Amino acid sequence: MRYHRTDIVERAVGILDAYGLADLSMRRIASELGLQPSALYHHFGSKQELLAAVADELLDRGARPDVPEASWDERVLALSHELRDAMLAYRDGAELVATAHAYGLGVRSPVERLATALEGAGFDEAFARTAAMTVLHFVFGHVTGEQAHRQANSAGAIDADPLGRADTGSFDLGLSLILEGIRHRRPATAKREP
Amino acid sequence: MRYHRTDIVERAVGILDAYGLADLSMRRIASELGLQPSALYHHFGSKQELLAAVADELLDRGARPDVPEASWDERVLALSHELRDAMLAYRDGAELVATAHAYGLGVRSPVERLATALEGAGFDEAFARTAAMTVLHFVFGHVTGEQAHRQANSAGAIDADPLGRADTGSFDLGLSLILEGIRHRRPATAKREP
DNA sequence: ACCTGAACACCGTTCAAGT
DNA sequence: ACCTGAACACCGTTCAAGT
Repeated sequence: MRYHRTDIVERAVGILDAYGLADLSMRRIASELGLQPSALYHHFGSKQELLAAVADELLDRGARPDVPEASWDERVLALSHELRDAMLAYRDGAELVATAHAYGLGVRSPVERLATALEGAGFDEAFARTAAMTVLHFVFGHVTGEQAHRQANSAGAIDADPLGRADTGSFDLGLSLILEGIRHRRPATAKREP
Repeated sequence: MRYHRTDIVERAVGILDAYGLADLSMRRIASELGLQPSALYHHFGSKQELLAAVADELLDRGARPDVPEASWDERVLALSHELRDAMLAYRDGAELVATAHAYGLGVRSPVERLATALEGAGFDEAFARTAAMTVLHFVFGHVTGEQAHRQANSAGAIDADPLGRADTGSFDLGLSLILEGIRHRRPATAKREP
């Protein structure tokens, strides 16, 4: 059988969700496709490159349309939740996406969409990028912890997060702190009409 | 020769700084100590446990005294910079510490110290923890990116971060956004005297 | 208490060769 | 263009046995 990149990515997503990131090996993907491991290197230069494609696929699957008519803070909130939901939808999704992003491969669109929303509100480009990265670091860090915690619980622990360390409430609260900080610097053009 | 945990951690720190996290294997540590890999399992239950001890060691080495007489925001700022400097002081330090923290092993003190500083300002415990985690997610995410970028540059790339994506300036700027958001919710007891 | 020796069950990646 | 077969140079972890 002959495969394309998309077939391989699809199979990888299946393994990820069923067995987790630790079991997502080149050899495993190859064997599930009935290929030799070396065959994958015809489609991807390295495992990192393949994982980046998988990360992008997860984000694409969870993508929701932009709402350009909404206010900048509503858009940033919506983008953050879209990202969170997309990562939570697959086992180890947050860790995979965060790692791919840290290695500078794939996952370009979230930063750009966040920065665009902020620039649309009149923030200058440099500030918009820093603010977008600040939001993104929070989202990745929070959701990674949240997912680790969920999986630890569903794997038989008693603890149901009694401290509320990493649920939706603390996600929205942490995010609101950053949004408030950004709001505090909003330029004249972004102020609501009086 | 007979070794203790501290000897093993010390050797691991040396390998980390000289060869990076990817080469910090149990077999490498053992061979540099003249031991069989299995000997390490007498001192640590798993590689994760050993890495957590290494992460704690890096943070201990970069520790600076608390300044209880300073204002809460000065203390949070100082703790964030202490953490950043401690991680930047060793190759792949940020990735190691962030990973250990994500796996819930070791690295307990930064969260607690941040939360304590906020509670001292009159914030309630739940808010203090969420705010501390928000700061921590930012610090881990930013410094991980910063260090990846630095190492990519020192490894022969031309790019000297022309976009200022992850330097001290954007660290302070991102952090100030979060601090402003926290400030916005400060309780009565934390307000400056009029 | 601390370590050896040997094994188990894996990895990512390269490369000549095949169709 | 896409893949096989075989190899290279590794992994983390377990466990009986030694001192």
